Amino acid sequence: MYSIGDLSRRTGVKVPTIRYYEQMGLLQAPERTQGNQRRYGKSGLARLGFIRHARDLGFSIEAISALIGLQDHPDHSCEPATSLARTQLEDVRSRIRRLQSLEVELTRIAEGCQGDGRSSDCYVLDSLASHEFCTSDHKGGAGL
Amino acid sequence: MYSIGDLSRRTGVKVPTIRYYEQMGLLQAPERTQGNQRRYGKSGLARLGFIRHARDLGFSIEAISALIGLQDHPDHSCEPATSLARTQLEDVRSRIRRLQSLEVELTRIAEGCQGDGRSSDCYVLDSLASHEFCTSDHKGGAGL
DNA sequence: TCTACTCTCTCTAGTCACTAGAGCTTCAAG
DNA sequence: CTTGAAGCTCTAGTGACTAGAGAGAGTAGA
Repeated sequence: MYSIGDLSRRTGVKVPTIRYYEQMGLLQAPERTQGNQRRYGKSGLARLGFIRHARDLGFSIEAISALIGLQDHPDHSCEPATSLARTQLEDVRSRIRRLQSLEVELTRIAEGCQGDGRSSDCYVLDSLASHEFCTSDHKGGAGL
Repeated sequence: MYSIGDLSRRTGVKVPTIRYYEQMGLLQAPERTQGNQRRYGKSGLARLGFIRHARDLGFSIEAISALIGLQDHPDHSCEPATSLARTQLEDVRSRIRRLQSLEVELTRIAEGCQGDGRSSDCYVLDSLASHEFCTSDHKGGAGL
């Protein structure tokens, strides 16, 4: 039996975050001691490991909920799981593309000025004030 | 003179977001009509364009505040602006690296299963349940 | 001038995935 | 039996918005 702190040390997930996952329904409410403290078994540890890994891969809590639902009904097709993974992959790829275009512009901006002038003619500030020098289109909000 | 809606259409920033920027101190409170509606001049439009561009580039509200402070004191060195841009660039580059390692793993996961099995032996779910098959280390939370 | 309609106002609350803190109780080692 | 770490619940805060309610203001056409 593991305490919440044991689980935290073994998975690297912080204690309040574990409680939060329970509240969100990702983690089943475990047994309690007489003094009302949580006690987890192997399956709690495994599930938290699953959640941790999926979060590291950028899956949302909602998506993880869906994946857990699939685990709990192993008689169903796993097509939805694969589909979630593909969606996630597409998302990651589009973030990479957007970030790479930001990288290009930021490099141009950061290297344009050596930081030795006055800010009245600073290249960084000028570049931010106008979009016209941008070589690529990086618009669309930086929800990266 | 522009209404808040005019500003919104010209910059692509939503109306409530403009009010939010004002509340956060990024945008000076503009004149008002007798009926208490905001009316902006050219400088308000320009500043909002600056904010928009910087946000697109991933600068935080706090960083933008600092940049605006520099614009308003053009007699100071622009070194801090360059330094902010470099920090931002470093951040973008590290996000790209992390996302690329996620991409590798997600590709492996998404292609491992054709989605035609039962979820009891789904490769996606197995992969998420364990970290042992990962070729790279993508730990550290997906604050991407 | 009246009407109709869109725009704008303030205010509160919700989003996501946590994180921090207060104030209390329980557990385990010595 | 004492002490100190670890646990409990609850509330509120983070960042950068977004949504909605309910009211007032501005404007184009009749």
